[in-house]
Amino acid sequence: MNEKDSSKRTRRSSGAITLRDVAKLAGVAPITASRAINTPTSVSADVLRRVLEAVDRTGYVPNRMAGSLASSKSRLIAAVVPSTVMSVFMATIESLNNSLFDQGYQLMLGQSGYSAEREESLLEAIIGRRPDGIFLTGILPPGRARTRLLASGIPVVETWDLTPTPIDMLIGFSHTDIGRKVAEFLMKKGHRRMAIVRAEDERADRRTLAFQAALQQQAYPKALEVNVGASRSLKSGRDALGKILTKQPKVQAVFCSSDLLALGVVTEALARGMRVPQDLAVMGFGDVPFVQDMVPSLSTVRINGEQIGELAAKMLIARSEGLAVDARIMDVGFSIIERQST
Amino acid sequence: MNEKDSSKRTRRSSGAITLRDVAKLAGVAPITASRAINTPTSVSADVLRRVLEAVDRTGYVPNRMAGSLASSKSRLIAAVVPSTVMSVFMATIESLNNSLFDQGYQLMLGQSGYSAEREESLLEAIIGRRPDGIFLTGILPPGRARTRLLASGIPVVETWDLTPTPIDMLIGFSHTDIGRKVAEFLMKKGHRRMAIVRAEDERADRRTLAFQAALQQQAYPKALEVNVGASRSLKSGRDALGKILTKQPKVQAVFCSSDLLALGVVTEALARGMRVPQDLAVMGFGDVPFVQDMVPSLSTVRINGEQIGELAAKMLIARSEGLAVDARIMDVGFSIIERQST
DNA sequence: TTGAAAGCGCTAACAA
DNA sequence: TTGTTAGCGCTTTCAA
Repeated sequence: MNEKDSSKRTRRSSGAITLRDVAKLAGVAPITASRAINTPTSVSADVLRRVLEAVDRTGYVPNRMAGSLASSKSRLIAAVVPSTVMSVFMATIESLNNSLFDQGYQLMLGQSGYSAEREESLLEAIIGRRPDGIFLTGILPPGRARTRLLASGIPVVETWDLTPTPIDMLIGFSHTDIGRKVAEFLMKKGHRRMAIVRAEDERADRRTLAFQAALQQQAYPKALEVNVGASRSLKSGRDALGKILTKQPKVQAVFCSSDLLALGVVTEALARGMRVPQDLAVMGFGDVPFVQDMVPSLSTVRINGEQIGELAAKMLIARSEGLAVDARIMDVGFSIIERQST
Repeated sequence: MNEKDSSKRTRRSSGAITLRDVAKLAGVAPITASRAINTPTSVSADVLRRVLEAVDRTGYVPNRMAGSLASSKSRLIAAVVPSTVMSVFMATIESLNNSLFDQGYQLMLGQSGYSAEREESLLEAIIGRRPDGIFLTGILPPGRARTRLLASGIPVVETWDLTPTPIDMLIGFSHTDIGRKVAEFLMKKGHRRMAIVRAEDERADRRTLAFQAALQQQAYPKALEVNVGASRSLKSGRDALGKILTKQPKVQAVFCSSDLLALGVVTEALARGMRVPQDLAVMGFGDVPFVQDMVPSLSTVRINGEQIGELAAKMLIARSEGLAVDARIMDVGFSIIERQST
């Protein structure tokens, strides 16, 4: 009756080898073949051998979508980054991906492009895939996407920032602390007239605010701010220093919101015959691997992105498997790396 | 009978809102709700309104896994890159991802880590997800993975290289041509004693071979080769120049297999008091965005990675939707960008 | 334009 | 240890 004689009936099979085919070849029921493949210890040695042989002969690759649908477990983790090119987040994504892969999970990557609107539709698309976990760079502001995410019940980890009210889990550090510590560091170094070169970014806002507050507290002059908008390029850093020097030729130190911008500031300073750090101290953010080997090597704020990725993988997987997670909020801190540029 | 009274029967629903719920709320059959959502023109205005309202009230997000299983269309494209951090491929991935997203497709990202073994298991995992297309950086050598891929019938595009025998589609350029052209370029610039700094990579092999062959053809001395292995860092470039200068203090030009290595060579040269390009000409590969704004700006080989990503998206989507693809093999070429470092 | 039935390929639940 | 049955949530097929 329910036979697969396919003589006349319209079949809509995709044509690929299925578990059924493997089971038939091995002379067992589909569920037995499934067990042989997924929990080899739960079947007899003989069955195991026959099934594996059938798998081998047919080149069977299990359809994970079907499996996921049946088990409500996708073994898929989605990650959202603003950008992937020359982005400080990629070290985190790489370590996240590595950790996930080792545990049999796959990564789905979405780019929000620093746009809230796009992030929303991206998150809808992501939720539709029913991933077992979602990794977010930054903190998702209240809005439709956040509500949807909350409603979806999918484990979420927000990263690279701190807030008392995360959606779910959180691994980050304090941008306010960074702004203050960098200001204190530069003041201790003897600089008075400072400037800030920053991209348009809410986290950079907070670093800047804290930086200014720390200066004000010590009655230092306010730092000159240059906002380069969305263009986080080396060129923007060069141009920014140009602007700064026009308004404040005696500037002594510049804090940049990314290493690339800092590299631009250093480049422009050297090109104008200034000495770094004697005439101008420059501080970056991110500690992109190569800045430590440049001349002058760049002082910067180091974030342990790899650690964030690893922890995120661990927490998301644990949560998706129903295990308890030690701490929902983790502060991984940061370090100020002093090199030649200051 | 088949009612959803769930009084006693064990349900294994994931608990999320389903199409059924929406349909019930809108007073239509599930299939009608499906049509309202996916092909709005195929239902009456009244039904459309009721369904959309129900979607809105429930916060329904369609389960794409179920949809994919039923329709054999996943709207998922998988991409494999060796690495994501400071990688020249990311511009391609970013443009691929953007193009895909605009067409309603999602990107799954895998890292092969320059390891053939890992690439194999990665590809198995990818095939299991039944993506509508697969994007590979580089050409997949014959082996299990290639066989599996071929058998899967999934549209595949190999990139960043050329071969007469791609698995399926191909978008790339000739590494042999690059090696030769760069050699010719440097010879024309009047350099005789050359060196090559390169990572362990089959494509770099071919560029190197062609480079040497071009020198030999003009009876130039063989270029000194330094292989930095897997470490593609700026530091490796610095160290490499150190080695070169020990063996050949009079070297005049260095061709590097990546911009980062080239940056290292430039850095080391300047640190040693050499002038670039007067004492040493340096050529990179990749044209990472920021090298054009450094001092000295870096001469390099430019690949239009964005174009590769865009074309790949177009070709994969076309193929997965059963459309014809204009050309299976596309050579996007390259350009030699002359800047200050030569 | 709408719906009933069947099934995509797999696994959970229960039974033998 | 193995199998039967009934879904997972959606879309295709066919019929009204």
